[in-house]
Amino acid sequence: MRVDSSAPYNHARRLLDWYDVNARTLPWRSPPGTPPPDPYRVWLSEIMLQQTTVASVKGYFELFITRWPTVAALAAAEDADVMQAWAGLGYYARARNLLACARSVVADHGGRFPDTEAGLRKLPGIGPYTAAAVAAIAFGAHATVADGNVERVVARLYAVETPMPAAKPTLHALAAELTPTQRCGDYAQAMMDLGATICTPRSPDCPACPVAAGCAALKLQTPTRFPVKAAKVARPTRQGTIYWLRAGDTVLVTQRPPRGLLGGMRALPSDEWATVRPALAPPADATWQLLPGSVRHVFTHFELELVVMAATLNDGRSVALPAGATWVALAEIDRIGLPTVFAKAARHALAHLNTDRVDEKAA
DNA sequence: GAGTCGTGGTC
DNA sequence: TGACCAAGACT
Repeated sequence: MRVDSSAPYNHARRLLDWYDVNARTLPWRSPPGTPPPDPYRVWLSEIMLQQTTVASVKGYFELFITRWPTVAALAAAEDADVMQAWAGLGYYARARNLLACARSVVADHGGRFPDTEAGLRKLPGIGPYTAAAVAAIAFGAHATVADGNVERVVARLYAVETPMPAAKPTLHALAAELTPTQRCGDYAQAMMDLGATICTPRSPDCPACPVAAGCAALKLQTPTRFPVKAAKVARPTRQGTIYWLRAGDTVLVTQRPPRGLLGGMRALPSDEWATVRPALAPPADATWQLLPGSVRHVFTHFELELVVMAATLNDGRSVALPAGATWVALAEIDRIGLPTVFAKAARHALAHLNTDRVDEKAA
């Protein structure tokens, strides 16, 4: 094996030797030194892994691969089926882009993924990181992968004092210098495994690190100080109302607008979520009851406090429904792909409206 | 460049 | 318990 011997302490060689022994076994991965996996599997896993933990992704990856074994099968899937299968994984724009990308690969590229960074970068949902990762891991291209793990490892190796995210261009340039010309896919995965298992954010295991001898942050005895982070901003609280409308054994379920927060997902009827609670009309003329307590949910950039109003209709067919709204059997409410915030609201409503079922759910 | 976009786990 | 964090992309 030939690697860049000019890098500090033969960085790439040490890292690849470590990876040969310590690589994690993952459903979308082939063992070190073996032929790369199907590009479809690499791409699917990389999309799912964006800002999402390995533990969360595993089940979804197996489910998707079993249900849609090829990019052509996924491209032919119904939008609603894919969105429902993605429910709970978060960042739902990824699911929309996943379908758009699969259909573009089939329609514009003969069913095969482009094998270069530039070609992959043009596809929906594939940014700089994912393009480099698929190019390197699936096609062995000489691409530099720079995700959060790599940024942390490099920031520590060089003790970069510039705060994030301003340091990103510097860190990516340093990462490119370290990248070897051989075994690029294994190297990319080795850097991410190192960041995920050794060079972790809070308690790095420096004695076990294969490149500790070349680490400036360790030499300074302050590895966790890097990467330096900018001052954080407070997260505002927004408020809203969920409308739990029963008719017989069914409840009214709506659909979110195609873009934006929770875009395209199934939902419960709700008003706008603003910093001041708005006074909007409920979705039906009925006797509404404010349920005691509230539901709290934290998003990336705001915290949401929901109250739930409940009403029961004698005949759901007598109501003019909003566009996209449907009646869903209560027994099905947990299986229709509700984002977690709405699943919480549904549990809240059920807990206050039916004491018997509270005991069943607790059992 | 700064905001937007989910969720579950950890300490 | 709350803040932080996880294989980013898009606008």
